[in-house]
Amino acid sequence: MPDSSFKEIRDLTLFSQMADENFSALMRGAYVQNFPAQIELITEGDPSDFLHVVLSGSVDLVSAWNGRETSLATVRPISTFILAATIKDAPYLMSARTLEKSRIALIPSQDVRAVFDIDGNFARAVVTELAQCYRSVIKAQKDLKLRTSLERLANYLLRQQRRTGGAASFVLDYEKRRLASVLGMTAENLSRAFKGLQPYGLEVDGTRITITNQAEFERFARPNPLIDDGST
Amino acid sequence: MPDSSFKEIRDLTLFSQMADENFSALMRGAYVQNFPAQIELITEGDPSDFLHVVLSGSVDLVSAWNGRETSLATVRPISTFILAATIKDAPYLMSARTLEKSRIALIPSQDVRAVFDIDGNFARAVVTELAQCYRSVIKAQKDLKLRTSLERLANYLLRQQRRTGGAASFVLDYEKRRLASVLGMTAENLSRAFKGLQPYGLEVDGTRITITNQAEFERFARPNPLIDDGST
DNA sequence: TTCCCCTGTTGATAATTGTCAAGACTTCAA
DNA sequence: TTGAAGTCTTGACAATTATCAACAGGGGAA
Repeated sequence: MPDSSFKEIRDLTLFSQMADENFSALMRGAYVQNFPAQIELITEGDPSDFLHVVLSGSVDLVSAWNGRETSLATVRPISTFILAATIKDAPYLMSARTLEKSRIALIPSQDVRAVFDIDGNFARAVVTELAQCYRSVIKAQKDLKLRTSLERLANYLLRQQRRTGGAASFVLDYEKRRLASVLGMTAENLSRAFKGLQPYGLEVDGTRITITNQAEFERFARPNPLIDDGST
Repeated sequence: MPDSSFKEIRDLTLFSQMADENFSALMRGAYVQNFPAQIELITEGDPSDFLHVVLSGSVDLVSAWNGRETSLATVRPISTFILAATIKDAPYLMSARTLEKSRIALIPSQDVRAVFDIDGNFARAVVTELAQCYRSVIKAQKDLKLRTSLERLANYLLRQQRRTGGAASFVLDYEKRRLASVLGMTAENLSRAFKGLQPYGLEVDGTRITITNQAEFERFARPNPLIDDGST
């Protein structure tokens, strides 16, 4: 594995506190690979052989049932995915698919579990990461169960606005079709939802979004830190 | 704290592998309390002062937004709840309310975090527990996003059937109004959903459920281990 | 350029789900 | 027993969301 990737991974909070020798042990069996867009990296139901780290590009986590498919999360650099499956040595619950050309590090799951058993710092870092993931999914669950699709879209836009710096005008980082899937609605419905938000101070031009009336828009969306704050 | 409660907690996988002295340290600040039904034990948004352990009775985890409320999980003995908030020292994402008269142990969160930092076995047990919780929520998310309310109910009934031993006839352990909330639908809709499942081999008499045509019912429900299996 | 493919949009319609109001049926206590 | 409060069910209706079909517009490739 090239040194640069090594360092990027080492700097992740998940790996930054562990002993040097244990990190080396992890990296010994790991390798980095470049994947083109639209490649299925893992398939739900398969045994979890590797912990994945997205170094560049982006990866969509999706699940399918009975002919339907939904997008559950998008992983962007630099972060890991399917940590829980790796730790539990259980099958993947989601499939992972590159959205664009991506550089991915693969760390053998059995090495992760072995180091996890002997390195307390690593174990604690894993806990922090998992607790974070758990709380994120709980928030997503609340978003889905407590809000209509219009409200979900409005709050998503406010979150995206904050992520991109807070300006009134910003750009979506999703293809609309995938955004619809993330928000739990159809593409057609998303298109109508964008229109439905215009009376509350929203302008849409392709992927460029402008909130023309922030106060009015927030009055409709009613963002809530216990659902919409990414950090806690 | 009475010895019996002490032992019940010690036997939880979360606490069973930790050092005696650390467990004692945890228990020193802990106490057990009896609560009547319908008492709000914690409120979402509050700081997480205690890790809770349900020793008897049952507790509903709910969340509210904009005048709506939804039930996210039910905790039954013997298990803990709001572990993630305790570990992260972050606000509760859900409120907890007793469903019936319940005996609850409260362990100060700061003690949990302190022991977590010095006891590797405990840290690893926490990881296992959190990974389990995380995967459960992911499954719930898939259930919600990929299935209609009729399908969710059908698969819930199959899960409940398995939990209660697998007989064709079994009893619901939820009040129907709460079941509706858990399944993400209204009580009225649940009532109609029960009727809608009758053509597929279901009989309902109050809280007693009978699956009269298991094959046909499963053909409709299409249960999937990656959504419906509780263990993995 | 022209064609093709893809994304996104729109309209018409259907299916699903929620809301409101009313009534049936328990349960429990006076 | 009676009444009161609760859950559950039902019907009528409205809102939300999905489905299907069609079409506009924007790249790319030949």
